[in-house]
This record gives sequence, C-alpha cells and structure tokens, in this order.
Amino acid sequence: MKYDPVEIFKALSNPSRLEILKFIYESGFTGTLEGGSMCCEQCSCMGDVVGKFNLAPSTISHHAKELVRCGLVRMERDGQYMRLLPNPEALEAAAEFMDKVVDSTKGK
Amino acid sequence: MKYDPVEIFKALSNPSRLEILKFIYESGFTGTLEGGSMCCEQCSCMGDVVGKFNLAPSTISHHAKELVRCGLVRMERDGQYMRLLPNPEALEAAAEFMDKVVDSTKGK
DNA sequence: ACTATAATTCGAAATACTTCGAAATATCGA
DNA sequence: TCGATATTTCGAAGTATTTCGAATTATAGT
Repeated sequence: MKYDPVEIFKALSNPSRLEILKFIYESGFTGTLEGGSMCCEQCSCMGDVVGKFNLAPSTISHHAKELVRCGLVRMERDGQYMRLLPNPEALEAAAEFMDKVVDSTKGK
Repeated sequence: MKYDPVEIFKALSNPSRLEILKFIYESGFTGTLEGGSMCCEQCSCMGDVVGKFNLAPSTISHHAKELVRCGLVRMERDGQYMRLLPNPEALEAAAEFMDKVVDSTKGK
C-alpha cells in the first residue's frame, strides 16, 4: 500500500493541522488565496500559512512536515519560499479505505 | 454537524483502535465472526474483542468507549454482555468530509 | 445470597504530541 | 559579501495518549 491510513488519520486528528491542510488544499491549483500568495498564484507557501494561523513559524513548519510525511501534501522549494502542494491521491486513498470498512459491515 | 471529523480521525489514528473498529464492523450485522460470538450471531461483544486482541480488558473497554464517543460504534447491554454495533453513518460522514476537501482543491 | 463471568473505573508509568522561543540555515537583492 | 526575509532545527515545558493491573460494579445461574 502506497499510503498508510493510520498515518493519514493521525495527521488529520489535530485541529490545527486539519485547518492547515484545508487551507493548502483550497489554495492549491485554484489560486483562490485572498490577498494573493507570497510565492505564486496557484499555491500557498509556508509564509502564507504562518500569516493565516495564530501559530509560531516553527509550529507551522512542524505540522507541514507531518502532512508531507504521510503523503497528504508535497513540498517544493521556490527560492526562499517553500511551496505546499495538495496531493489529493493520498486523501482519496484514505477515503477509499473508509469506504471498504463501511462495505465490510453491509454484507457486500 | 452531527459527527466531528477531528474526533473521528483521532479515533482512527491509533493502530489498535482501528483494528478493533474493523473487527466490530466485520462482525456487525453479517455475523461472520469465526467461532461465533459470546453474545449473538449478528454482532461482537466486548469479550469477543478481548479474545481477539492481545490487550487487557480495561484497554479494550477504553478504546471501545472512544469509538462510541465519536459515534463510530454504538453499544448496548445484553445481560452480562455489551454489544458493539457499527454505525457506518459516522464513517460515511468522515469520508464525505474528506471528499469535500479533495473537491476544494480540484476547482469544485 | 453466593459465586462466576463480563465489563468498567481508577491510578500509575511510559510514551507521544503540541507548542513555543532561540538559534541555525537557506536564499534573495543590493 | 551583507543584510533582510523565509524556513528549519533544537531543546524544553505542558499536556494528552496508551497501556496495564487491581479494585469495583453488573448480571447470570445455582
């Protein structure tokens, strides 16, 4: 298996981290970030997240690393900036895992 | 909202608890429990879970309570036994939440 | 009422998580 | 190269989680 459901659920189980994930996903690809991103139109960078949430930069950095570790987010350097990119494949994999558990109880 | 995604993800984020959940869901409604349940054909009870996993009864009891707290499982007393019943609605709600996050990144 | 079985509560130990601030590292622009 | 900005690493404090065993509560059967 490419993604570990437990690791993904762990990443999603912290309220701050879940909000950060939502922010990254909403900003990603669609460029809906209000006021514009520091780094690009189509994604958010570390600093965008720091500006959005009431958490220390080191804390944001740590949460981002967790999101990357389990595959929910990808990161790439863009000069000084670190771009945070959604990886919906991982979220879909976790949702699929849940659907399978649901199916297992419905007699399938 | 009827179910809190963060609470559900927290419940799913522990390996033991996730296995217990899967066991409850597989046993529930379909009666596929090998060797039969202590309490009934169509579900598992606390003792079934204790027999299946290498964890102290108090630990199983604690995990079950967490699963009930977030809505993933229901519990009802049957004499000495405690029946553990899947509540797929909660799991479906969490999967739907995830799908919404995925959609938010794909331009809606 | 007593005993056995099932499950829960309680208290404690070990571990993990969340968050911060300070210091370190990376990159850009002048 | 220097100073400014962006991000990460490190160490520490407080909090939460996981697990256990012992004691307790609930119920069934005799």
